[in-house]
Amino acid sequence: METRAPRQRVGRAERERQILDAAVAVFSERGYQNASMDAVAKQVGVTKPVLYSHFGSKEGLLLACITQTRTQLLEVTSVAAAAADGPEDMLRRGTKAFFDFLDVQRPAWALLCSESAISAATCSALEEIRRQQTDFIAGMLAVQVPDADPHRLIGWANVIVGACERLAVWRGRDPRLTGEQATEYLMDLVWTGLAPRRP
Amino acid sequence: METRAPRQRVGRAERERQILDAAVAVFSERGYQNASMDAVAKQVGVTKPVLYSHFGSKEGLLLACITQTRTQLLEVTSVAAAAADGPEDMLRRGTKAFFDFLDVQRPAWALLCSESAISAATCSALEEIRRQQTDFIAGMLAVQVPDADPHRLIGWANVIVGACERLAVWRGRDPRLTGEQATEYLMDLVWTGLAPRRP
DNA sequence: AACGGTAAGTTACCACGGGTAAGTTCCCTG
DNA sequence: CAGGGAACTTACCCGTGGTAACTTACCGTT
Repeated sequence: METRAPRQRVGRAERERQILDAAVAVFSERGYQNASMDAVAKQVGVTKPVLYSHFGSKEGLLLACITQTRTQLLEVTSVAAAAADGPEDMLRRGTKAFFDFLDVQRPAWALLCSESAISAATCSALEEIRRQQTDFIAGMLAVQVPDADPHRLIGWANVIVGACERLAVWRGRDPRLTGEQATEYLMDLVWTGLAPRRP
Repeated sequence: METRAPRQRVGRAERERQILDAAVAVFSERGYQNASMDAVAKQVGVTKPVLYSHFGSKEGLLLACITQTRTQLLEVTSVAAAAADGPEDMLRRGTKAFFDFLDVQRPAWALLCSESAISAATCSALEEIRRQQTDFIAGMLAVQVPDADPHRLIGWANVIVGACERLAVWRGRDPRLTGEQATEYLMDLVWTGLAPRRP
């Protein structure tokens, strides 16, 4: 009754990272729906129940991928904005950082934008990313237009987040469009539109 | 060997409409993933293979729902824009019509925005909707800013489409936000931002 | 150094739902 | 009154998410 020994025993935290990496790769390549848990497990060099002991369900694994990406996105954009030397530069650098992030984390982004609106829970997780960025941007705008209605600031922030998302998708289809150019198109409308409001 | 007779025999076109209606209802209520084909079939009063003979697959049925909604959306927005008495009014009426459409076709919209990015094919179908609206808007902008770079016009149109989408989702969470107000927030940035470009 | 206890993994299985093959009933036409 | 085809049904297959029960390696304790 010889059972093949486990290939490699490994600490919990490290396994979790391995699984997350494999999941992003497999999900983004084949698409979440077409990717089986067995495929992810195989990529790690492990069997299915291991995944379930760590993430509970296929959707749980997807959620973990999304959450990780969300954290990275906020990190990257806020660092970039912090390095700015003025309000216009802040908006510009933040936007640019967003587009750069997509280049670096392309599979993770593909997963987010194309394949993960699978259930109420995952939709909420995606919305959480947008809400996070919206709040962040609204905060920036509040500094520039201090006497504006807060509700209106959120509205503008939503405009910007939506615009960025769409420009990003467009850029995915047409790689000739650089991040700089996309940023410029956004600034054309948004920054110019904001001009009469600034004190 | 008595087999229960078919409940009701009906022409192909009519069945197709019945199935589409049922699919929008069932998919949007339970969510596409959780909705079984049997559930849709039951709603129509029919068995599963009937659905497959009409739409080929579950995804095919979803695609048909999306396509139908897309057609309706272009119809509604272009009719509204055609009734305008000037460029600003055109942008405003088109935007407003979009938000009104969401109110009328709420289940269809819920299906689009929350539950259908399921595969490459359905994602393409959703993108097709956005491309359609983007082209439409770029055409409008071209009239207003005749000497602008066409590529830039598409960029601006993407900004607008993305902004509308996000504002719509925000409005879904906060029903106090009226369609008029959402439109106004968009106009704040976009129309004002366009001002220095107009001849 | 032997020894339990626990964390890490495995095998083997279930159930549900998408999809299909084959058979049945009804209607319409010649 | 055939008989042919369109509309439907029954009964089934099978892939995949998810789980229960068992095994094995590691580690601190006496």
